[in-house]
Amino acid sequence: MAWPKEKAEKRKKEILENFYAVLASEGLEGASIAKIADRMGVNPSLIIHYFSTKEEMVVSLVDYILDRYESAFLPRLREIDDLEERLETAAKDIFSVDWAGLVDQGVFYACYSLGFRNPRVRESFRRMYDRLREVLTEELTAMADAGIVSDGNPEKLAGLVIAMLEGYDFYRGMLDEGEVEEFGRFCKESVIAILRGQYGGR
Amino acid sequence: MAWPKEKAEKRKKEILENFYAVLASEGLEGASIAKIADRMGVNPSLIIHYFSTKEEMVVSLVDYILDRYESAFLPRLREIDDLEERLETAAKDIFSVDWAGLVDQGVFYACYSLGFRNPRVRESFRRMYDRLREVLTEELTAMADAGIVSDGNPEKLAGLVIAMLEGYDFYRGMLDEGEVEEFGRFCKESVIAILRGQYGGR
Amino acid sequence: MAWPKEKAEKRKKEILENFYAVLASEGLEGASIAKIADRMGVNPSLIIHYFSTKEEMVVSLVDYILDRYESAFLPRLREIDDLEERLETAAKDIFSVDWAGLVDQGVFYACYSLGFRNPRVRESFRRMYDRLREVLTEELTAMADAGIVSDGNPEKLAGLVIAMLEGYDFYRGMLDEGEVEEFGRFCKESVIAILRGQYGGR
Amino acid sequence: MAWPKEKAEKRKKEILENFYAVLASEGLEGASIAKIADRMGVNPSLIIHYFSTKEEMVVSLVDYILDRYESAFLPRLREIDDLEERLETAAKDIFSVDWAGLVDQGVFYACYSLGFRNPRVRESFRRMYDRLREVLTEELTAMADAGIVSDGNPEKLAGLVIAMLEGYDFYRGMLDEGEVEEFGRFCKESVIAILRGQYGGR
DNA sequence: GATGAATGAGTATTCATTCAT
DNA sequence: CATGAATGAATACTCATTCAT
Repeated sequence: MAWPKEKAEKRKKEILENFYAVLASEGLEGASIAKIADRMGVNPSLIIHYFSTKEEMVVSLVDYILDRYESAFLPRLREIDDLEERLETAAKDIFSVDWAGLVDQGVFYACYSLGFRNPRVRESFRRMYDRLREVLTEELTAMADAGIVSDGNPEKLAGLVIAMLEGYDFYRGMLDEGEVEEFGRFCKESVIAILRGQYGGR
Repeated sequence: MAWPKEKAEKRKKEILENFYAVLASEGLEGASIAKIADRMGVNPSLIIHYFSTKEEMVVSLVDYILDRYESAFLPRLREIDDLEERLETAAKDIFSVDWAGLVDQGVFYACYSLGFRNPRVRESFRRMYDRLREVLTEELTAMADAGIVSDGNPEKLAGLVIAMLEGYDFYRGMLDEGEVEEFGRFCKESVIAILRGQYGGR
Repeated sequence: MAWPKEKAEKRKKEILENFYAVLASEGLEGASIAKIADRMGVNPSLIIHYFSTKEEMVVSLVDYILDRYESAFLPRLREIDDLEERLETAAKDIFSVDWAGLVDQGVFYACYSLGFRNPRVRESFRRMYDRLREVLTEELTAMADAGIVSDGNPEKLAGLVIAMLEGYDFYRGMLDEGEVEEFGRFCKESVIAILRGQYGGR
Repeated sequence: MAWPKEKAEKRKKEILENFYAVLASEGLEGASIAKIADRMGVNPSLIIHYFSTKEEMVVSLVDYILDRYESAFLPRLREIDDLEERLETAAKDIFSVDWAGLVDQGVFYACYSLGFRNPRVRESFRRMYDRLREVLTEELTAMADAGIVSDGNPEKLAGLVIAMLEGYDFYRGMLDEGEVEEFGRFCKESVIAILRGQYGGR
């Protein structure tokens, strides 16, 4: 007698993956339970058997996505021992093309926009970004102690990094493919310069 | 008998305004022709009479929104003669709370996310951001000539300003109300520092 | 240009008639918009076009049924000039088999039972029975003035007549077909005896 | 190992009680196995395990209700030795407010209306009313022998009593609360007068 | 005795759209 | 210019029921 809950969890995950795929190709306004079920070769009511409501499913999806987003981000900050090198590498990763590719931008912004009408979704986003900022703050504090970055307000700097990163991610979609890479490099350099306080320390 | 086209244009605008309102409160997935018609106290077929298809209406809405977005932005860049002062003021305006309030964030990101599935919408966004960058580039070139900002690549700097601005706008929504103002100030200062090349000029 | 509202009214009536038929054969729990539409050879959404909600349709149906019920009842009280004869004839009609056949009993009791959960339905029933009692009261007052029936409290007597009539209607369904006629006669005689105060006048 | 059947019977009764409750608040059209299961904090399939079909459960419920109805009625006829007093008391009880409260009126009429489409339900009702009439007939025969009531046809009189009682029960719901008590008294007096043959005996 | 997975038909209602007026 | 009738496909969700465990 194995744990019966495991199977349900697996099914739920399977459903969310298919929901994600439908969402990516049809948007929130086109994603329906029927389409997900179709994609899975399963009866629509089965989906409701697991998430009793579409709203419940959406909220779960957001958490699922933000999990992916976050867990794609965090490891990059820790994997290198040398702090100096870590700063360079992490920044380079963050402002590269592929990293954000982990979550479809259409899906991501659809969910973000949903947060303005759905408090539970909003809360999920807030919590995720709070965690991100917290980790960044710790990191920057350690770097400041090591004299690698400016010892201004690390929390404020963390916020700036996030804003820059999201701004890069956003504006990237408006550029020609050829421009993206260089734009990323420029963003990275600017951020590092700010962190280092090289702009005069004012 | 006056020109009938004028009335039609007015009606169209009226419809778009109501569409925008419905969109803000219900999202793309909840916005329907019927709801717009209801809000206007008008028959749904009237709306189809003007925009023969929902897709047409959506595309028009995006243009309507981007127009507002753009025309809220541009004037701030021009209204002051003294270039030095202009830089400060424009930056302050851009990173203030109220300015982006002109377009509901939920609506804005819903439209942006739509762009990833709808080429016409994407094109509208791209054109708008191209115009923005162009104007910023001109501006920065003039300022560089006047020695106010760094004479690096003004186009690249323009891109960075846009990214920073959108990143600020995005992340703003994740902060506590009390934090926003100071965060905006910090973003502004950072951008100006970068523009001025105060981080070493490299 | 004829009145356009007439057509809608006609359609509504047509829908109610079909609803009634479905209700009679399937009960409240089996009556669905789809079945009505099917019966009419029409699209389900058309029904919602006229009654925007099922609840609305149910309420309308109750009124439609009570109208029939009432208008089958009232004429019988007035059509004869001679009061003495009128009493006899009306009583005979009321306690006969065919009269109540105008409204299917299954439907009638389903609606009545609905009244215990739906205030609007309850109100319709109450108003109908209030009108019935009012008319009966007038009638009995006139007869009392003519010395045909007891001059006790005519309103109370009217209530009793209604209760007797409904009790007959109810219990009729539990009898063998052969018994019904005689049972009706007995009810009629009893009621008349009571009205006449022949039971000792106390 | 005790008798397993006992537990099953208990569960069945528990289910019927919950079904009854759901029925009272949602009507036949709103009562579902899922809702009953929900109310019991139990899996829906458990209910089907006991009553293998919904129809079976409905039929059982009707019997359960009619049992309550009948067993609330019968004792009142027997508990007093003195026949004269028994008549008065029983009649008073029957036409009082509280007695019928044992079975929710909404539920009762819903079931009764169901009888017009479901032969098994109809049969249950008929059998119950046949038993009622039989008992009443016995009673009235005894009373007639004792000279307390008219010695006309006691079976016919029994039918009339039932009709009056159901009519009272039915019409009661259409009266203002304040009127009910007096209306009950009036019904009672009228019935007794008829039974006594005080209206001339004809 | 009881649960949970799964189904497939059915629910009311909404949708965008067409057409006649 | 505007309405109202009508459609047909789609919506999320509920239903009774079966089966395996």
